[in-house]
Amino acid sequence: MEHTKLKQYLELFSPLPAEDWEFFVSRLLQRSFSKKELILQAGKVENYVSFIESGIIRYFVREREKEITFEIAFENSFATAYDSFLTRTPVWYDAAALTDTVLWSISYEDLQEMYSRTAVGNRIGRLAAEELYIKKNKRQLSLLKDTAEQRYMNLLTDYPHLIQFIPLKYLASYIGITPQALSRIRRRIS
Amino acid sequence: MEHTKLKQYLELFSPLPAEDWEFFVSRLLQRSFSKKELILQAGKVENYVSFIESGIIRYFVREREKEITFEIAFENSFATAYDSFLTRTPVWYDAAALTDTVLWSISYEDLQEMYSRTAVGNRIGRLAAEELYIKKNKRQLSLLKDTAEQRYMNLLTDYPHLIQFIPLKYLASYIGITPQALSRIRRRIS
DNA sequence: CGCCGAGTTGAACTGAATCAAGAAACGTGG
DNA sequence: CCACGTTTCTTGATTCAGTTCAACTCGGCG
Repeated sequence: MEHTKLKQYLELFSPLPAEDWEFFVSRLLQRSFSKKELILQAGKVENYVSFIESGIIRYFVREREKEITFEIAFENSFATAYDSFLTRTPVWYDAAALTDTVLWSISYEDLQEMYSRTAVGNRIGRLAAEELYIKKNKRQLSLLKDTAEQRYMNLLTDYPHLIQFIPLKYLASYIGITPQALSRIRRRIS
Repeated sequence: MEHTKLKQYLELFSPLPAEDWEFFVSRLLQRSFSKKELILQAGKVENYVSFIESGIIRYFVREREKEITFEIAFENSFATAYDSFLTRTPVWYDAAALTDTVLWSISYEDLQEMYSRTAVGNRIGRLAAEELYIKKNKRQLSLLKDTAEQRYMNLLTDYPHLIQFIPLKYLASYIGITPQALSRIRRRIS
């Protein structure tokens, strides 16, 4: 089937009973987005938790004429506006595909049903929460204790090939500096 | 009973079936810490999700001679080293009571049992995750888009009375600056 | 009473922002 | 497939917020 990557990813954490997995798969929705396409718009409510089969997603706020990219999700990981998804309230930021992107998504309603019906549902929810939380935690600490240059180096080592596809200006705002500053950092370290 | 605050807090989100609540309460552990006491040490595994009945907790890393306070949890909210709790791996930071503190804690094992036995268990876990994640998300964005002065103002409006009990040096590292810089900001805005 | 940690203030320095202008890369239509 | 316009990246000059180092004040506590 086409869910190989997702299954492999989940099985890193624990075995999946065939029955639960079948049920889970039956609720999965494949969603494709082309480069630059909006995946979620400010004002809407996030209705999915998604696994990124391929592609890269950027989350950003529009702030006085500027965009701040506060999160970048890469393939082989979960992606969702989790705060909105959980609280069922509108997001105040946008999400867009940085490259052509394919997602496996499960809707809020279906996930609720998964929770009540199967053990694997709870597992998925928990794993998504865990991954997203841990990622945020690390990043927040990095913002507090690392310099911009260190943060850039972290990106280089964490996602060596992937960041090639990401325009410098997005990386810059992701690590909390201006494109000019990142350009200078690049020159300095090469 | 003594769980009034916790019950009220949880009921903000949804009603609690009496039976589930009884079971939940039976697994609750009250833990008290005096000012400055360590609640969790680097190298240990977090074994609890806790509700802060009263008090303030500070999470901090020791980084080349310095302490960076990266999280502050106030009363009437959840507190846990959630990344460690979830992954069962040691923390690389410390947690300490900023004031005398009383917690209602549930252990990892008991929470797992709650998950399998009651609906309210899943709810607790989910709510804790939600609250913690949303808090991190907000804060991360604030670190990216606000100035140090704005971040301090946010603290003032969010926790007007509580931050009085927190020494300036901890607040400073929480908003990502030195105590000297915060001291100057204070003078400027008063 | 004297000490010690916490907060304040000053002066010099530094990393990054801002403003500005030119170069390179990109994609869209002819 | 090239030409043009737009966006992205680079580089320079100036400014500014915050750091660092250092000295001094204040308040509580042994």
